[in-house]
Amino acid sequence: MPSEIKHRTLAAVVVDRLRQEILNGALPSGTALRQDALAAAYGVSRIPVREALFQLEAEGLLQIVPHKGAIVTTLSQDEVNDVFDLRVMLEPRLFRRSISALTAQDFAHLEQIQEEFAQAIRAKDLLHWGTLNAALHSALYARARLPQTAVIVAGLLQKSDRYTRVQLSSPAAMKRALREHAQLIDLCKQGKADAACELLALHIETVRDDLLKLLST
Amino acid sequence: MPSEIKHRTLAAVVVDRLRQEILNGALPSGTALRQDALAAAYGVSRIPVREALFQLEAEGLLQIVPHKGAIVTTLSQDEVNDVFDLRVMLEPRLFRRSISALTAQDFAHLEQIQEEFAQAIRAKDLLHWGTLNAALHSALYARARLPQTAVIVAGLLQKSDRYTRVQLSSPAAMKRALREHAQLIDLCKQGKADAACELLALHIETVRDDLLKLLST
DNA sequence: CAATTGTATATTGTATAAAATATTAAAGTC
DNA sequence: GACTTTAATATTTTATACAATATACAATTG
Repeated sequence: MPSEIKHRTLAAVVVDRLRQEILNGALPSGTALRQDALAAAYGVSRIPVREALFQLEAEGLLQIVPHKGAIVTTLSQDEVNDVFDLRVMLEPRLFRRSISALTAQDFAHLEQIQEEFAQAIRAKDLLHWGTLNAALHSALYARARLPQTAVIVAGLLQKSDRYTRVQLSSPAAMKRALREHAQLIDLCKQGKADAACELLALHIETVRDDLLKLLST
Repeated sequence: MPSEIKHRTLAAVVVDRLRQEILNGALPSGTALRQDALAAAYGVSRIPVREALFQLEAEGLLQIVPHKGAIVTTLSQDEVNDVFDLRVMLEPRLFRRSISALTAQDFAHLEQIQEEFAQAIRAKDLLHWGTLNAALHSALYARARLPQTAVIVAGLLQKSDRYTRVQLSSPAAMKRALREHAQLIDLCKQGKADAACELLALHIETVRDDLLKLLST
């Protein structure tokens, strides 16, 4: 098969680049985005920029006020709590429906993500930590066949990523996550669904507690 | 106070009108939307139409394929199940956090919606049933202070609306919903949070079962 | 001097037109 | 006759240009 030719639209490219910059923290909360500046920066006209802004607003990363402009949304502590509570409720549900249907190929994919995860830790590459974390969680739920829940959880993972990337980047936390992910995969392979779901809930709560500890200080 | 002057943008107007037509069933699942046709129909250029399409895609009402076009999404039975399961999980959580903080003003608002609800039934106005239903549920959760959950549930209510409006419009079901809503409000006023949440879960499951019964035949 | 109104500037919103891409149908080749 | 290739058409995507709106600040009025 020939290598996948990416013939994406400019608006989609701008969406990805802008999202990356927001998640990175390159565009911190509260930043005002001006359309012509973005257009000049990306070398496109304002039309694809506008369409990108609308999509990112729907993702919750921006707030657009008509005739005023777009600003990067701010993150409140209440929202952190809410996001993680939702994850604790929804992710085990996805996981349980997915576990029994995971294939050898799925496990290979999971191992591959784990490998990248370990490399990122060794290289102290904080930037990709959240992306890999979200990818691994999503891969665990790949066979759940709950499309609505999957979309919602993907959004929650992205939001979590944004919180953790800003506040939490300790190597200890990353290593613990790596270890717990490995345990989750092992329990999957052994078919121990109950134990796996329980550990998953605990895993999410652990990250939340770390984060809240940092936010409160 | 002077009457609120709505100075909304054309894109926002198109979003509302298109959403209305999709929820109504005027644009049934699978319909292909062409930009110039929509622009002509609404008397605007294609730019605000495009921006509206992007927003509606984010709401899950459309699927946009680059360079091909937008089509109204189709509703699978799996998705119905998923949406209602999510509602059963999330709405009681919102409700519980909201109940104790509901004000007299909130109750007045609820009664007003109930009144409109009853009028819609008498007038056999099926078109507004779903909107009123969503409005009443949202009003029950007005004081929950869980912003992320609130956004998600609002989306789920809209999706439910879309399913029920197409399939389910029996006067009997509408009257039962009216009665159960009244019971929910009563239990709120009496401060019986546990009983209210239990009834809410049952209420949602009842609607789901009615819907699934119709879909399976 | 305080408050308000008017004007200039910057920014967003929309229309029109040009470029890129996909679809369709016809023509040619094996 | 079945399959590619190629031109014609339709539709989407993007750029440019114009209109509408908001913001900042000066001018005016009481």
